[in-house]
Amino acid sequence: MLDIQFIKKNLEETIFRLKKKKEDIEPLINKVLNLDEKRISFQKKSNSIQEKINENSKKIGELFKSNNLDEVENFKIYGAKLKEELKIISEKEKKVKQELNFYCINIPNIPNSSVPNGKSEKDNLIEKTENKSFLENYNYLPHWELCQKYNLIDFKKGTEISGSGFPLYKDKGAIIQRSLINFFIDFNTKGGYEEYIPPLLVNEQSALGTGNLPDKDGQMYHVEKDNLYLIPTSEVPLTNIFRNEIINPKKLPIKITAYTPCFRREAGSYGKNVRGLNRLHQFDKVEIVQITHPDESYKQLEKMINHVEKLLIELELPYRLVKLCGGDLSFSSAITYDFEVYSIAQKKWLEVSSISNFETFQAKRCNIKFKLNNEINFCHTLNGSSLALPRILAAILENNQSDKGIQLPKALKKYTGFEVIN
RNA sequence: GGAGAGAUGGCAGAGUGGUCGAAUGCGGUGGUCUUGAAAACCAUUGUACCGAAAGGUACCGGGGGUUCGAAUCCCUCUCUCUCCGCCA
Repeated sequence: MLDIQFIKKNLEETIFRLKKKKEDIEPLINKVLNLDEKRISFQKKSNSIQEKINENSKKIGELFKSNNLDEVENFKIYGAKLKEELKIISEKEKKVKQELNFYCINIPNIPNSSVPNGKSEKDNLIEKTENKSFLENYNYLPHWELCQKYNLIDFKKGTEISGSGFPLYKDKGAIIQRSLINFFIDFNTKGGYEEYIPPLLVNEQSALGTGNLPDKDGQMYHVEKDNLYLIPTSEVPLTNIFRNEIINPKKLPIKITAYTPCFRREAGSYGKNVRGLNRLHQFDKVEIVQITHPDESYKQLEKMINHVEKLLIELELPYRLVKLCGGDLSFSSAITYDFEVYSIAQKKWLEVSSISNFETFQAKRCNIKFKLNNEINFCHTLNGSSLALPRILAAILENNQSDKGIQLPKALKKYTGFEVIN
């Protein structure tokens, strides 16, 4: 959520930068400013009426004490009149506030000034590429074939049990999955992130807080009977841990991590993009989240990027770092960097991590603040995948295959107990 | 799922119709004392909105109602606790 004070003070700048993300933003902003003016004028009116009512009631109390019952009646009549007035005004005020809130929660976050212009992922900036060499004439199999060949994942059974996009991991496939989770979590906790196991279903308030609602309504699984949402990422419960808190600045930055399954409806996806592990309705992810002082957030963002990069290096995967352009940025994000790994059989870069600074956007929606010298300000929130499992697994399988089987990265051996799949 | 009890400031806990944004204790912050610390003592200590400021308004789980006036009475929702039932 953007605050209106800020928009008013920096109107041109706000519109200019928001246009990077959403070109037709101006009518929405104007609507909000307009409603806010109305809100203020109604509030002033209702406040002054309320003041009169309070005074009047006090007088009646005094009159009762001095037993001046005749006069009481007059004041009562006056009070009733005021109350009528107040009722009309405060009803209008309430309506305006509701409308204002509706429009406010639909304004996306302002992109950081360094975010490149652009409409889609084609316009993203490739910041860095770490390639690896592969055999020229080797027939690399895609991971879905490898999964079948080595009995790692049964996609068909998963479809029978639930539907497409719900893989059934088994045998070494299941062990590798569990190993990757532990490897990631251990790496994160060694990096100073405290581990959590959060709820997998969240209420509406939580989804609203991180900005998944109203924007991503329809992408989340919604349990209507209980009005709960299956988390699309652990970012939602993790960030909401601090909802409505005024944090002691000594505790900042707060660094936390969690493994959770993630659930996404992925409505409208089809074709080769959803083949195998590329896009799933249920997948595993380890997430890192930070709550920081506003002055620290960009420094911490750098650290998070380095942290995730080290994981990819340990996994010996070819990767690149991409800075998202305005048009590709998510609703809540001010700046986002993606890590992608190369998958040799598909000849594609696959997104495996998305690291974002939300600045105060989520903090305002969640009401996460800190208090320093009697001044209260909003924190910054950040998060990143470290890492999303399925595409990592796909790349590991595809890139390390040979006639002798699949050679796993050394870093995993301690977790799996084996280093070759054959 | 059934029966009952409850929800007050960071925490604990008073307050049952007016002067209550709310006693008291603990905690926090600042100070006095001390070489330093502890103890003791003194002061201070909620949030949001409007306003240049003075100040005003709202908030005692959420929403609604009664009343000139509600933390206090009524309705309703949510949550918590206790007992019973069911259950990994």
